[in-house]
Amino acid sequence: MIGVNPLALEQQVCFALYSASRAVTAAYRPLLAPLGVTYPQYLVLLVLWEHGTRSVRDLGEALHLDSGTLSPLLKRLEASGLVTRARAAEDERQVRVGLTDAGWELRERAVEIPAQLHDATGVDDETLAALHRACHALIEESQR
Amino acid sequence: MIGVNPLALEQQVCFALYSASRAVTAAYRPLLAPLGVTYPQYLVLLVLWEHGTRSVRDLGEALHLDSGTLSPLLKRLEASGLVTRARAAEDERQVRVGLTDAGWELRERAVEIPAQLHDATGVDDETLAALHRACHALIEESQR
DNA sequence: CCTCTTTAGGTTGCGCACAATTGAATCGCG
DNA sequence: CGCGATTCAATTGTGCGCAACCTAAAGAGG
Repeated sequence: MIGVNPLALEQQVCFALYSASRAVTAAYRPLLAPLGVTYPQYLVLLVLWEHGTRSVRDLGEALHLDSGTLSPLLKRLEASGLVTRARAAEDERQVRVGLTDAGWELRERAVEIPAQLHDATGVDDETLAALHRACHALIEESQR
Repeated sequence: MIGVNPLALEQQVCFALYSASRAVTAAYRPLLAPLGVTYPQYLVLLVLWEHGTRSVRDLGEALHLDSGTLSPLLKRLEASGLVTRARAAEDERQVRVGLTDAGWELRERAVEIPAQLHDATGVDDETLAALHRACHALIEESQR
């Protein structure tokens, strides 16, 4: 096709991805607000609920985040009374992040969230599966 | 399936979307750094290159961003010498954002970026098209 | 044992996102 | 025309992301 603008906003996949990601985070916001956590904080809790106590490094690998992001975020989660932070005795470089009782209890309330969001977005499963696959393909490629 | 964890991180589409979006922004960073702009600033330039002078409101609608994000961003673009900002004479509530000569000239260098990124990510066109469609479906739904 | 290197986490600084508020300009309706 | 409602942009405050830098602890090699 002659005359196609390679810089046209709406045909940029990057922009669709950026907008969709923000839209989904925005959809989570009202569901997470009653729990008193933000979306990135919720992601940290997902890791801890699934795997138990983890080092800051482990969290960073799971979420693709560095200590510059995680350190202050974890301090806020600690201030909220949801997690504990303590230097590991075996290796004092590491900080072990674990859930408090309140952190574990919050899981009960969070269990409903994925289904609520699924209903709220109203996108069919086939499209979501395609989205999931495509995102993973991009993430895989970016890690090389 | 019995025993599936609804909160398992890796099966959350939201997390895949969040990670992929950050990965793509990271892929843009080294390409945009020589132009002296960030990824959100690049998006603003895409709108201006495509449609010419626009109000802050127009930019916000195109990019799904509000003035709290755009005002300081546009000031930085102005400080970089890429755009001008001026109150509209017809309606002094509006601020018209336009490109400077340097802003227009930057487009010449930006034209190559989409192709460079496409090559760098190495994801096939079919997957990208599916991603684009799925993201738009999500964005559509979120606007209701 | 002693240095050199690596690893882990924290801090600082900057630039988004976004909610909430403000102030000015314009509009709409009586 | 007058005036309350609406629109537009800016500002403030909070919380990410991320680069750059720093410190302390652990490992590796002689």
